[in-house]
Amino acid sequence: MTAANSKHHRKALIQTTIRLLRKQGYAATGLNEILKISKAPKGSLYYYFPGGKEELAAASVSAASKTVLKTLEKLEGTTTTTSEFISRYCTLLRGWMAQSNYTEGCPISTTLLEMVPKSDVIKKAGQEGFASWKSVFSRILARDGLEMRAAQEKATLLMASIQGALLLSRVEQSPGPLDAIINQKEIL
Amino acid sequence: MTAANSKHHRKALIQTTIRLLRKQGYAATGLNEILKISKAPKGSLYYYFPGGKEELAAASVSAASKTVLKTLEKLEGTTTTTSEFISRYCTLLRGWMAQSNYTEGCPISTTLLEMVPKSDVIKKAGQEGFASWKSVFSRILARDGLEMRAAQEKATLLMASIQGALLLSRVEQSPGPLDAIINQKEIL
DNA sequence: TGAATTATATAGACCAGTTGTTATAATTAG
DNA sequence: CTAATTATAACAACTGGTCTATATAATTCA
Repeated sequence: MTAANSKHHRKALIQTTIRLLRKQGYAATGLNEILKISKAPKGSLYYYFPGGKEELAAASVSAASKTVLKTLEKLEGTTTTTSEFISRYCTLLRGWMAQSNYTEGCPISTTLLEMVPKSDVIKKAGQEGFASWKSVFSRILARDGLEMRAAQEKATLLMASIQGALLLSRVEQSPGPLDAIINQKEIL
Repeated sequence: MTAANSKHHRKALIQTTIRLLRKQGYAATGLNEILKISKAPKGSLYYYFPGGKEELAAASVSAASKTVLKTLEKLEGTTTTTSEFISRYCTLLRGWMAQSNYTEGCPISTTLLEMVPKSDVIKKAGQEGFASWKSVFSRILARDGLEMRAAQEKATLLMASIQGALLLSRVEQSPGPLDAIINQKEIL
């Protein structure tokens, strides 16, 4: 076959789904669209994901979460203070947003807002993703001197600010909200 | 007809759409579902909203935004400090979230994430809504002593934090993220 | 080794149900 | 009488999912 290694179509399906979910959410993303872009047949989709669209979406949310986690961990390893960490991360996001005409924000938030009340598997994937990100924020804050409990609450606040900034940035089509975080260091 | 005053169906359509968009977003909300709950005929929908689903959604986003704006303005009139304003607003949101099993967050954010890249009318409605809310935050911060420029940037940060907290709260199914805002007054 | 057997994976036709929209007829109210 | 509004029916396009047939790779056995 043209596909060299096994699970080739599986990988293509997930990558495509990640992209489409980020851009347009769950309900607006059709199976046929995913298949066409992935160049995968419908049989493969239901072979790898017997649970259909829902299972594919859950797997894509997990995969996208892991990518974000890796970015955060890399940043964790190359920064010392929380302030520096936040600044650099927001600057990164700012660049991505501008580059994509403010369409590529958080890869999972749209899907989660839609599907958390409807799908347990997707909800679980999202909760695990968010929790894993929050761990990184907490660690950095703890490294910076905060005690565990305080670090966790501050981590929640920082994550909320960033998620909200990405949302506002998408709607306003401007980097302003991310700049607001970068400029106001008193939130740390 | 049973409908007493004119535009009765129009109002019902908007109220229903507001509810459904908040719970499940744009793409997952079908016209048939809206019509059934509204007890309105299909003819009326296209009579009042010739632009179809998109126009109805835009009108609903506007209407929902105005409701939020009224809540904020009422709160503005009965609080003195920014800290009090934020605390009381987040407590209000916290209660609504818990009451609805963490499904009723921001009434427009899901729809906006989905549709901002696709629909100019919905995007416009959302931008105007967010801007009107931000004005209230800015006014309160200015009243508290901040100069205009600083007040606007802080208003953006506060709005982002609240939006993000509502998102996290929905996904985590817990009031934690809203509590994090209430507890950490150093963001002001 | 080479043939037989079994998993793994690909391929796409097909289905019933639903989508948003349009057209047209009937009804109501001023 | 004439607008305004309601009420249906029908529309093509598309939805996610099921199904069967086939090809390829891996494993087993002589």
